Amino acid sequence: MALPKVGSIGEYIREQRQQAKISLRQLAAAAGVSNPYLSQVERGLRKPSAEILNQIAKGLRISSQALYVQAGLIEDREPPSDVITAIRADTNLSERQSQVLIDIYESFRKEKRAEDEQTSQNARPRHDSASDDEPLSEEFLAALEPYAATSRNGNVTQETKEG
Amino acid sequence: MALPKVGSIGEYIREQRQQAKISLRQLAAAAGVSNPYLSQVERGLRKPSAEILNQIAKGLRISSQALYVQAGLIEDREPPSDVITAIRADTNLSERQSQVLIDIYESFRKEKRAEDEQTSQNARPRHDSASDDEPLSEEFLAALEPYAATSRNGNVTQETKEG
DNA sequence: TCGCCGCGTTTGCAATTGCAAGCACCGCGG
DNA sequence: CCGCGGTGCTTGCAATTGCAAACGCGGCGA
Repeated sequence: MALPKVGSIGEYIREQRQQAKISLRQLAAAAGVSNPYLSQVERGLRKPSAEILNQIAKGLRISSQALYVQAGLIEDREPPSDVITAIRADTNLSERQSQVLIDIYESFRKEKRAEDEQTSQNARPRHDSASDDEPLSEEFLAALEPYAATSRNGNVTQETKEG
Repeated sequence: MALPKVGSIGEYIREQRQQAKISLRQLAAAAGVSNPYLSQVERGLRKPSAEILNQIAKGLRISSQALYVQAGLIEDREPPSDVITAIRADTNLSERQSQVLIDIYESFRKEKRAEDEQTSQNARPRHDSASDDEPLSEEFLAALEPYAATSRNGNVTQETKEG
């Protein structure tokens, strides 16, 4: 409870790295850190400094904030309704669009919470994303794909299940 | 190259501390770090780690992010949209959920933009790529409804505009 | 005049970061 | 067969963090 997130951050990094399909050395080079150190960080043997964390975030092309939060370094009250506030404040969205977006957001939060509770009960060592409880149907996500592929760097490599 | 910021962060901390009218030792105690170390940090002689920075931020009652930005640990490159920022920063969402939500948001913005252009009879030349032209179809939105309508008649409705 | 307390700072020192070098393993081509 | 390049991991070691102890300075009460 006392924020043993130090290990968590490593797992998170490794997760993101593998999801990006790059090797440990590649990420190390991209982040400007040494390979062995990154290895130790990913396994929770070392607690990377803020600079290193920032470099890694850049190398992973993910938000630095996300990484800091994972590391428990930004855990200051993060209002979940921040997203809702931002959506409501966005004049680039119509009323209906805002409502839909908020609904989706809240739906996602419910799903995530359910997943977390389940994982906390059933400690699954590694097997993930195989058939994880898909609260959103496949067709829903499939329908999203063509629209979703707008702002990807090109490293989409989403597991295209051909089965 | 990354050094000048180190001094900057120290000055910033000292500034904030003096503005809060608390002594170095008080802040050190509140932040849970030693007084001499804080002294060195404020004068740029030491480069505090992320943890210490976070502690100091707490002790100062200021945003951790502001401090990280000052330290050059979070690039100022503010994402194009506050909504996207909020989504990315929300740890209550999985990576995939965040990405999906962002994609939907961007699609909505495209849609809205298209509508706006239509209302304005000013025929400005633009690409006629039909595929990209239609951001989200009506059927897509319809498919969204059942998932989105989780808390439709909740208490989310806000009409209290503060001006 | 003392003594005491607060301020910020300086000084060694244990603990840690982060790295260069090297290890073990594996797939592939000579 | 052995080498070559790829993966991640282990091992010392310099550099750094962060702290406890102590210092100089100034104000205040006895």
